[in-house]
Amino acid sequence: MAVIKAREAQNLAGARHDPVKVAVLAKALAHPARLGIIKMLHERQGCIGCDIVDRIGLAQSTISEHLRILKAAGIVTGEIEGSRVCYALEASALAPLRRLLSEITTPPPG
Amino acid sequence: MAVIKAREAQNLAGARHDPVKVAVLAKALAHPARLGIIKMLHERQGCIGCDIVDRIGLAQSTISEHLRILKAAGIVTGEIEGSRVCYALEASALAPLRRLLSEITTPPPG
DNA sequence: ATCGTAAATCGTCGATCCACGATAATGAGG
DNA sequence: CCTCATTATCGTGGATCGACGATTTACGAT
Repeated sequence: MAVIKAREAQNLAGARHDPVKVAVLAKALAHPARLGIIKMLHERQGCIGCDIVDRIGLAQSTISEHLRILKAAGIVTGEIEGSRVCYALEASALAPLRRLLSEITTPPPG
Repeated sequence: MAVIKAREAQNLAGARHDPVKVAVLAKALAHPARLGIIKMLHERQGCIGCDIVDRIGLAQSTISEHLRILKAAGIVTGEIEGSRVCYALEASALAPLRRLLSEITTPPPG
């Protein structure tokens, strides 16, 4: 009774996968430009902002906004390097979404 | 010249992962209510619409709209059963998103 | 035919998104 | 100091989203 498995503890904690958190992650991926940024950050694993602007082909302010969304979701980090910022992918942030996907791919636990 | 490998054909077709398709899938997941529907369809693997309305607690028209979005993304199917519709999860539709996620989790290819 | 239930669609409202240009803010370098 | 380059923020316009109630459509049952 006192012994609770980690899985169950997570259930009791409220949400096995917090739907809001997963939704935020999914929404961050829900735009082609942001997927392009992610892909770019995956290839070269650190990236100056203005290079992203050049590559994606949207206005600087638009890219900045997309980067803000990705950073807010934790998917991208930005480290200041002098007057520029080096953006990098934080793939581990996607774990909740990945967990959800593998769960609903797996047959139901009954 | 005439012989094209599947991988290359995919590349030529537009994108290794079509960003628009992945974005559509991600957007379909980008709402807590839709995640709730998906979770419900995963547990019981076939589900009448009005049960979903009861469970999620939004208006019938709202649930209908969420179901429409999920169906449009191919994540959910709806089979007519008399005057009701049995909704089911089509987990395989999420493959492109799952591919993207496993790719950007993996270290870059080079 | 009539009633009741289930589902989809319509119209509307406010909120959010997406893109842009313009304008700060910050730092490097002359 | 001033200038240039890089990034963030502001303001705006148009599109889309999310929720709802009302209505419509379709089917089963009485």
